[in-house]
Amino acid sequence: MTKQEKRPYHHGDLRRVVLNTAMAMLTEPEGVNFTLREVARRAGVSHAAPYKHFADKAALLTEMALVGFDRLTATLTETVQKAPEDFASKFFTAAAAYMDFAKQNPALYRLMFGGEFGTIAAHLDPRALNAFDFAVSLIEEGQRQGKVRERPSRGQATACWAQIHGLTMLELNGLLQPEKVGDNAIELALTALLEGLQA
Amino acid sequence: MTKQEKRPYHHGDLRRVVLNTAMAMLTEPEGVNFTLREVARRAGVSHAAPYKHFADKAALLTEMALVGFDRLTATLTETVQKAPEDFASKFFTAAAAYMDFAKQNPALYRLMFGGEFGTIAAHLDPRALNAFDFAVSLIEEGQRQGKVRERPSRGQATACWAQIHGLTMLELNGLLQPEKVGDNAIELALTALLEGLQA
DNA sequence: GCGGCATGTAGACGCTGTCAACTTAAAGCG
DNA sequence: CGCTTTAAGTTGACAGCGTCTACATGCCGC
Repeated sequence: MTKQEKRPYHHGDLRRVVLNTAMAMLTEPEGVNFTLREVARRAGVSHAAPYKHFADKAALLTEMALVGFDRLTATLTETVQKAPEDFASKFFTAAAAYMDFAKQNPALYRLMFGGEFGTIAAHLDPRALNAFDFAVSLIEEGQRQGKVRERPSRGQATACWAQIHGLTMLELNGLLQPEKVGDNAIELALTALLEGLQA
Repeated sequence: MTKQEKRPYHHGDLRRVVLNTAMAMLTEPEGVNFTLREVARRAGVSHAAPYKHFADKAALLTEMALVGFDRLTATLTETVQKAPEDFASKFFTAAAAYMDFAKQNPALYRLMFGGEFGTIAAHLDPRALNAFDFAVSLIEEGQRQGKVRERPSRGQATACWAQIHGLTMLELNGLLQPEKVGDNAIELALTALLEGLQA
């Protein structure tokens, strides 16, 4: 019996287990109503055990949102590294990766931006702003290449983020159906913004 | 199967009263936890009475979201009518009105786009798509004036909607603070898109 | 004037988030 | 090495929620 000497307490490291269980529950087909007691049940502990690690439900949700931001930033950074050098390619690649992340974790994405109680607090956390910083540096790189207009980079980055976030939300809510919005709506929308950014 | 809403019945026309009460509750300072029983309490009826008019909580929320879309479309149409004729002015005016609506009814706006249970169904309702149609016709008018590039109007409209919706969401979540995003971020973002749309 | 049916009420059920009191076992101290 | 402190987990309770069923009420068309 190998004991975990790194985790010096009672049963196991419940905090991590609870967090992982909760994250996994979000990945399931939507509609599962997310309940603290169900998390505890699946983690195999009593219904009040999570309270030893999270002040309340909102605290758990906030932490989950932050994990989501970490993952999103990681995915973006990683994906863009493999993209061609020119700005336009990076722009489209990042946008695709972003929307793909949201489509594969819709509940998580909604939690991150949905404005549930604790989530707003999460947005002020540095971990949540890494994704924005990523956009800023992408813009600035484009400016150095002479591909992006010389305007305040954070304003341009805001434009990108808003556009992609908006598209993502509309998509998640099922609004971007071809019969309503035409074919290639996403591509067209991204192109429109891109041309507004370009020098 | 005919609903008789205006005709006098038992107490009053509860459906409307419940709906109004619920809408009013959303306008209050955020944080009020929205509960069916509380709505009934404020409407002065028993806790189960609303079930005679709404199948469940989601149905009420859906109806509320639809009312929100009606109001939003009305506000946009009305505001833009008073704006100068040129496309850019209308674009900025509409954007400002849109964001103003959201800022003055944050909870309602979040309900409309938040993806709560019944809300997704609401998006497929024609009433919810009027706002999009409004954007489309604005774009087409701009194209007729030769101010907007000749591309599929619904794609361009999608770009507008996504951008403004994205900005609105970021704003509501408190992300557009000058120290993070720079000054005039909203204006800069809108300008970037506008230039991508223009011919 | 009467009976049906839409409208509203009362009460119950199982579930939830949260708290307080209790138990357990690892850690720290002499 | 034993004793105490105390963090980690359990149990049981409470109020409040959404929703269902059974019952009461009174407006309608006949």
